[in-house]
Amino acid sequence: MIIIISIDLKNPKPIFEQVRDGLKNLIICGVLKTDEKIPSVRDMAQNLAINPNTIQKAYRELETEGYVYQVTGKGTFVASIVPGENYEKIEKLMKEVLELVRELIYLGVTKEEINAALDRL
Amino acid sequence: MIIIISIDLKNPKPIFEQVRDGLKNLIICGVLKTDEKIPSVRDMAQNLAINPNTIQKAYRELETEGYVYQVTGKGTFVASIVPGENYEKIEKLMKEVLELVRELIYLGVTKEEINAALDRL
DNA sequence: TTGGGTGTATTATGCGATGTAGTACACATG
DNA sequence: CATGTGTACTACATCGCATAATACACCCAA
Repeated sequence: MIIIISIDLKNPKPIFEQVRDGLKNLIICGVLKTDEKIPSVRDMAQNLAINPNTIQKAYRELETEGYVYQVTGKGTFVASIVPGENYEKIEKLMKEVLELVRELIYLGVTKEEINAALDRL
Repeated sequence: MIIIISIDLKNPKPIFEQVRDGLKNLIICGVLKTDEKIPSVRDMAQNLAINPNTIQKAYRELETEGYVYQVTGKGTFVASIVPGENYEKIEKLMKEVLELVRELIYLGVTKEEINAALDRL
């Protein structure tokens, strides 16, 4: 299984963050499912033409955030969500959302337009 | 007028971004109003115990984003919003919001809870 | 048992962004 | 003219990012 993630070397966003967030999105959107194996550090590095250490850093952060788990000798797999285990993360994300929404409102966007966009998810 | 912004030197977020976002929030929340003068680069630098160049960088970005305007010899002032002039910025912000909301939903938060939080704004 | 694939760790190096420091210039205002 | 403003530039130190190379421990199938 080859996973394709778009990496933009001109993007000021660090590569390991692009890899991390790219995989996170695939997990969130359901493309990658619980306990599914994702490419090894070396395979992913070769496919993206990136240093293995950089991939390793991305994987490590995903593990710290609870999105994957790594097993020495076997590989890296998608983790399952543990309900009620993410209060801090949820609080942090909610805070970010509210800050962005405040800015949108300042720019003239109405709450109704924002709600409509959310419903379309 | 002295403006207080919390700066955390241990925060990995660059100082100039903390200053930029701190001022942006004050503008968005209405604490600072259109055409109001904000402290000079040197004053702000002295108040926060930060190098003037760093403050200058924050002010410059705020000007680029359209939140303030700078007049040589006079000072820096809060800009007025130009309706219909911010489509790109709105699109970008909306995209970020949707991505965060998708992650919240993945973590088990319901749309209803998110909508409720937005209404409280 | 052995070899290849896995995660993990370490050291070294180059590069760019960040932040500081100092200096200088042009403009506005009293 | 003196002061305060934004602006510009150079120089320097530090840190994070990314690469490169190497090594070790583990799992599993041949």
